[in-house]
Amino acid sequence: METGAISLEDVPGALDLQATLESGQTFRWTRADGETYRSGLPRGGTEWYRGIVDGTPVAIRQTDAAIEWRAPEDPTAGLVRRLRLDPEMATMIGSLPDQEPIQAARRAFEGLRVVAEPFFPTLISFVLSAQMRVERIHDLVQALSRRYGTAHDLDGTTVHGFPEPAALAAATEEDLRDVGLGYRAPYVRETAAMVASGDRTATDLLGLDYEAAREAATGFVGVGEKVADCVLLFSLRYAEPVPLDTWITGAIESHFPAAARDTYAETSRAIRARFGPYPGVTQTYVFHYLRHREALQTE
DNA sequence: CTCCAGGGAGCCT
DNA sequence: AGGCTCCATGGA
Repeated sequence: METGAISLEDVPGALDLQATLESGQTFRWTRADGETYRSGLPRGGTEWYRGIVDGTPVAIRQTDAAIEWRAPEDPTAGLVRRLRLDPEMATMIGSLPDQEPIQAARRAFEGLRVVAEPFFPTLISFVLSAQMRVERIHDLVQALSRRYGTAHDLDGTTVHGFPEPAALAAATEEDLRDVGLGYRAPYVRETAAMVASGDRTATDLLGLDYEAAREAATGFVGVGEKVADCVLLFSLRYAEPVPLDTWITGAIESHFPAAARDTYAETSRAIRARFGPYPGVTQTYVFHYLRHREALQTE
């Protein structure tokens, strides 16, 4: 086991590791205290998070001056990619529109970065997300990983990787329902089979213009426009997607009523025109802020 | 008890 | 294309 640190002096822009890992972009990091998503926002928390980076188990935490890590080998390169510790992300955060509640979100969570997670785990995670609370998506992703993923040891603790496509494709619908997926079980199985067989994969999306990529992504079972936006934003590094979920739809009604339209595609265009040069980053800040604004006010 | 959650598929017009 | 209805499950 090696230990090390990434100095925050080497990270362009601010970093809020907790906000980044607990804002519903990725469901594959688990806080060592077991309270991921569940204890409100103990701001500035420095708990360890366990996850898998490039196939190896990693524990990370943020301190005043660094991201500390424990892993079998140096995970720095993978972390920089996954957590977007690059200067471009700093630029994007610096370009948030000067309007409310966007600036309130920036003030509260500056350092929240939009992640770049691997494609398949993100795809399945957001297929699961339909009509489910953020906390429960995390629980189900962990349950799937424990049952179908590879087990790794990290300091005596078992960390499970997300299942390979073939592993989920081989599961029966009944097995997946037993895990708790409900009506999403066949969606997960069929989409995993498409990826496992190569019938439809990330390479079919990369290189396409944003709207064409979103349309193509809906070819997966259980993936509509909203889930497609999440996958393009949190995995494939598209800057445009503004996933129109219940929270953002509510924000449009109360803060950007002029952007409301009858269809997803038209509302998407209208809100993107108001969310600055990197609409997906704006959306991620607003989503996280709206979900925690009450807790912030009671501090 | 009812209501709702980071929606989507299937079917209807 | 746009509008229903149904879909599991757990927490408030």
